[in-house]
Amino acid sequence: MAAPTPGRAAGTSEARHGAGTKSERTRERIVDATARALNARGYAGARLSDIAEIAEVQAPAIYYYFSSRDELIEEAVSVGLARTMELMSEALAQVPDGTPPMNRIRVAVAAHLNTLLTHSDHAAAAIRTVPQLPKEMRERQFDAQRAYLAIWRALLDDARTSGDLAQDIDVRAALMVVLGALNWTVEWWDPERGSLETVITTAQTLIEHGLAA
Amino acid sequence: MAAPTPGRAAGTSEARHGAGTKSERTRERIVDATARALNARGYAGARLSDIAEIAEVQAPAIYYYFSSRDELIEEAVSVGLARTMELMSEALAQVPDGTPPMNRIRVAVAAHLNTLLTHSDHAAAAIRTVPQLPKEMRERQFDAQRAYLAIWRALLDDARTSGDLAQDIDVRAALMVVLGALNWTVEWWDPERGSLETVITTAQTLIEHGLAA
Amino acid sequence: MAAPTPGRAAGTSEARHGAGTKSERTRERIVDATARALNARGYAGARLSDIAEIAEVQAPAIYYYFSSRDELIEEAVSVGLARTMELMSEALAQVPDGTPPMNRIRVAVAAHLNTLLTHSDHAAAAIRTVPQLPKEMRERQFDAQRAYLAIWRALLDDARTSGDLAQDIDVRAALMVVLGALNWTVEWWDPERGSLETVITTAQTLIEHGLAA
Amino acid sequence: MAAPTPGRAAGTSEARHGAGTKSERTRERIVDATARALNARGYAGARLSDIAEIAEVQAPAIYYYFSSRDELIEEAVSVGLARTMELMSEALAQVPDGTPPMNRIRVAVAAHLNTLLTHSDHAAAAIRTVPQLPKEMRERQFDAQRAYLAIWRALLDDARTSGDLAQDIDVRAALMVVLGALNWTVEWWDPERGSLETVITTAQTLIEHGLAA
DNA sequence: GATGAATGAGTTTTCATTCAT
DNA sequence: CATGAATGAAAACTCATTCAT
Repeated sequence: MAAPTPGRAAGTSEARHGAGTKSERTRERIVDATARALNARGYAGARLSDIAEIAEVQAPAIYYYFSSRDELIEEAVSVGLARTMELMSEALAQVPDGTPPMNRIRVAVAAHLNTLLTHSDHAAAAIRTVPQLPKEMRERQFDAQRAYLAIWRALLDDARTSGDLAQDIDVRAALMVVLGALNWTVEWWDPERGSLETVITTAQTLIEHGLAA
Repeated sequence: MAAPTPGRAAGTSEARHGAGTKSERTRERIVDATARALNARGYAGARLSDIAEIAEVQAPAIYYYFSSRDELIEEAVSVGLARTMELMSEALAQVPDGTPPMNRIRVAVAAHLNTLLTHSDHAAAAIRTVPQLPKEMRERQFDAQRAYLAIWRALLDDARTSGDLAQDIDVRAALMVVLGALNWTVEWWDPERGSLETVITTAQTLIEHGLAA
Repeated sequence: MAAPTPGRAAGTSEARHGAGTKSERTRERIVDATARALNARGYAGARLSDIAEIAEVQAPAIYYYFSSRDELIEEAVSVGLARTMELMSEALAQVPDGTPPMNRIRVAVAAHLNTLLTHSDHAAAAIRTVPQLPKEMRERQFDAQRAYLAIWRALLDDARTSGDLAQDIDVRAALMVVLGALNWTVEWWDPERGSLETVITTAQTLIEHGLAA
Repeated sequence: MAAPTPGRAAGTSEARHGAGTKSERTRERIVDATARALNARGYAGARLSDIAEIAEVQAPAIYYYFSSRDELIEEAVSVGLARTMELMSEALAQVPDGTPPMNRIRVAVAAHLNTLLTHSDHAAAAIRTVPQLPKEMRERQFDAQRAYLAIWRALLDDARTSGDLAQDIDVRAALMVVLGALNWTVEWWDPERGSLETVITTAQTLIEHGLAA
């Protein structure tokens, strides 16, 4: 009765590379397809038949792994949030101790944009879809979102403490403005019209100068 | 069969104030309701029955004014883009000649945020919905979008010409980053948790410093 | 949102004869068709497409009147119970005061069989379907059932009081045995193989002699 | 492809006591589970997944023993009819020669109720499900039913011949009324609200007096 | 013997749309 | 102008059944 595949490691690197049993790989294809469909059409527009087609299964096969469309979508979103968090943590973990706050923010900007624009549909799906989700579902993702925001918040708070942040800036508002600048890139960035490098550098420059004292 | 009121002045101030015949007012209620529904549920999720309920009409009544759901949605989006453009033009027209480019950009930031966050659901609906629209429809809104982008582009180009813009910044990318920061406010700004003033000031500061040489 | 047709007189004689607006008549056709389908295939087997076909509408039309299959089925069952009750009450009301209990029981037997076998599919549907209904639905019909049983119970109690009922009989068990004898007729009686008269007379004789002191 | 265990002794005492290989016992669990499911939900409502769950196997395992759902259901029904017949025969066989017809009828009443209410879900399933079966399947069970009816018919005919049966009673109708009274007990008898003894005695009294001259 | 995985054929349900009034 | 009534197309979901292992 319950969904199978107990030990699937959602969001781990291994899972991402198609390891595991055939069943795990099918399940993963379905979740990936869901992220793609959410990106293309949003919460209400992502049809099971679209998802099935992308995942190369028949639509009812989805019900072998998930008990409803909403459960599937929630999983895709939740994996996306987890992956975003994970990649950000990895990126920040590699920054040497003692790195000044503004430099760490530059790293975070690059990590966020990398995740969003190249590493996975999941991250983009999660970020863009969350606002459209039914209330109950959205609330269930709240903690994950808050945890991610907390990382950013800590970065800005450090900058403020060290005096690198302009005094007259409201940290909360600034944070949302910065994340907006980054998140919106999904809507317009086209790899064929400009390099990812350019986007990242531009964003880093704008944000660093924008925040600086 | 065809829509009856060809000469309605979409987006003009008069229409906005509920003037005109009963028919015109009903039509307007429907378009407003559509914008609300698009904001709440996105393109695919905005049902005619939702729209009808918000507009306080029966769903088939919509067909008296529009020949299909898509036509209605396109109108709502198009009104939103027009209104955004209109308010921006008005705001910039009031800026005295000779105002330095960066100050004009501050005015534009305030105008954009005002439109988006308080003046109408239409602007928000337009901006958030466009990326979800079916390709053909989206393309039909292209010119309006481009015209709006051109205004912003001119502001940045002026700043570059006058040397107020940092040399190492890619204007196109910077513009999209800036607009992203502004547009994303719709997703998070809650009038009860922070004043519009704070949002506007924060955005202005960040953007001005971010862009400045 | 709610089901329409506020004033439909469920189960009244007028409604049965197709009076009322077109809408009322369609609604009634659907309920009638549901009773027929329930008789033919039981709760789980009665498909909306069957019902629609019998009612001569398209299946989605059903949703104009009922918000789900279960709601429709519950209405059909509930109408059936109401009609059974109604016809029984009418029959007993016509019995002159002072009629001995056993004679009143004969009248009840005839009324029950008439309702079940000729007057309406609803009564048969209700009686046969109730045991198959999902628990919640069944419980909601409990009161109606109990009220009907109470009528019978009163008849038997009168017989006991007047000394017409055999002393060694358990009233509750006897009642159920009697009703079983009557209800089961639906499963076997074929108008072409024996007259309704015969069934009624046989049942009356058996029951009267069976119960008598 | 075909069912594997041709020579299983359906309905024999040995089979009932779980003798035989593991395979035979699994098969039996499945048939028992089917009877239970048929009782609970009727022909259309008894899902293979329900049956599998009750039998504690996975649904596809059923196909090792039966080639289709219908074949399984038919077997369960047919076992039920056979068991009913068997128990009735045994009961009547034990009645001494020369026992008066009415007494033999009392024995039959007790045997029928015993089978139905305590000895097996199969008998109840068979009796209640037969009317819901698809026509072809029902017809295939016809002979078994007729054979059982014939036993009862003979009992009543004997009573008529010996003059113990009321003259004005139609034997066919009376038989069906009697069986209805008995069969319907399944729908209402609750071991916690009244003893089986009471049901049997009440039924015997009613039926004997009801039929008697 | 039995199961995990999957599918095809249907089922209920939703929704934009039509149309007579 | 507007609505009550209805429908066609497509959506989510269910379920018996298959099949490789």
